[in-house]
Amino acid sequence: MSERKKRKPGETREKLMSAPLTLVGKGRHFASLGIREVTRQAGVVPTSFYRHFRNMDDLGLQLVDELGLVLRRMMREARENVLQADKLIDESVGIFISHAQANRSFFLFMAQGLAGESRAIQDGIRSEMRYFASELANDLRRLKLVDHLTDGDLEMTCDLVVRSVAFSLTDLLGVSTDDEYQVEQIRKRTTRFLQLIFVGAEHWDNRRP
Amino acid sequence: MSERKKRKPGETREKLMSAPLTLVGKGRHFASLGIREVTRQAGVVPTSFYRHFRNMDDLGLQLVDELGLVLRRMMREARENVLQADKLIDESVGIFISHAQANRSFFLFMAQGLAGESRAIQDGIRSEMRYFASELANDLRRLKLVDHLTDGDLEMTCDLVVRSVAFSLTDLLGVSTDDEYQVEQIRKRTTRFLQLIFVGAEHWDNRRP
DNA sequence: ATTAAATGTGTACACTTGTGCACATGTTGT
DNA sequence: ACAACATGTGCACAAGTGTACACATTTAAT
Repeated sequence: MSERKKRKPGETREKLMSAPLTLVGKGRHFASLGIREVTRQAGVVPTSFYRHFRNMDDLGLQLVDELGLVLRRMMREARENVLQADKLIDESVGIFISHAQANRSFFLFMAQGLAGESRAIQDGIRSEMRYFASELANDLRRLKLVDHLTDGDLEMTCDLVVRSVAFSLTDLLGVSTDDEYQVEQIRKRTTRFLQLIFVGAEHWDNRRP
Repeated sequence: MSERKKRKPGETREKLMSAPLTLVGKGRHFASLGIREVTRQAGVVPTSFYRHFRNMDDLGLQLVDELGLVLRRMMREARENVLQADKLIDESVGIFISHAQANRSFFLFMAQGLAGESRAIQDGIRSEMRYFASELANDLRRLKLVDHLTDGDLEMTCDLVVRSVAFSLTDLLGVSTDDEYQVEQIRKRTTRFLQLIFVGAEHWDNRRP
């Protein structure tokens, strides 16, 4: 009687993970999604959901983990492509923008989760951002670009950088991917933000006698 | 038969406006609120909702307008209290934090709306932030604190300032109001962010030959 | 090959949801 | 005072929701 479709092991799980991303990509908010809606989008019967997740928050948390992977890929690519120090900002912003566009739904989920309804997801994303910032600090140290800053001040600077970029992200996600003019505007503005911050960092220790 | 409670004119409307704020303050996300839930919280029958709003987005938009008032009050207080230029940042951050705590739900709504589900609300909040940034630019000009910056560069700087503060907001809303230690940490960090940005602004024109 | 666990399906049920309609009650303008 | 309007109430209904249960099928372990 039951016509069970053949699936690879873990396939349903994958579908259930990407279904919310698809819906978020279509303009929905993660907090407003229900189990039924997600399973419908995944082409799976509602009860299947409970085989893999306890509730929507649980699914969200696992999405945050995947988000971590996406961010790490982005960092790696940035490290490989930044050859001269003077192009560092331009290159990095470019890479960031292309990743944000390639993984639009993922970053939408991230932006939503930052002020989302589940505290656990919020903390997860925040923690990913902190990790990102501290990796950035390591890289800058390694490249000998910021000798004159305290560890604490360097962390602080990188934190500000990451936050600024994250905010630009929400600008970027608001415009259509192929609206090249707008995207270019955002790219320029983000670049200038970072330049401003780094100019501040260069002259920072003057202020702390 | 119908036992209509006596209300002041506009009272139901007020209740319907503050009900979502109350719920948001309790940890819910605006995008996940329904008409019935809101009317229940407001102590009003569901159909009453339609006498004042077309749907939840409509209500949200009107909340954004009120948010504008809150922000303006905050700006005014900041203008009145910032006496010496060297205390400008400290004072402003302090005022910002106390307002954020006094209107917690409002600012939660704002943080949620930035990546919310209604594009109109998103744009509304974004527009409030731009206005705030440009007012800040005016003030800085008037106080003769930034003679050496282009209008465009000053706007950019203020934009970055507002964004950084807005991001700190989400930190602040994540901790309990009476966790004085955490609040103090956030205050210090935000202050340092702004100091860093302004140091950058001071030395900015060096970069643009 | 047999068993146990993991995974998928279908049905069921008690609730909640948005919203249309008719009516009651208040408020305002003439 | 009366009419026109604004606002609040109760009821109804179809649709959607989360989740429990029993059962079927696949996969893994013995």
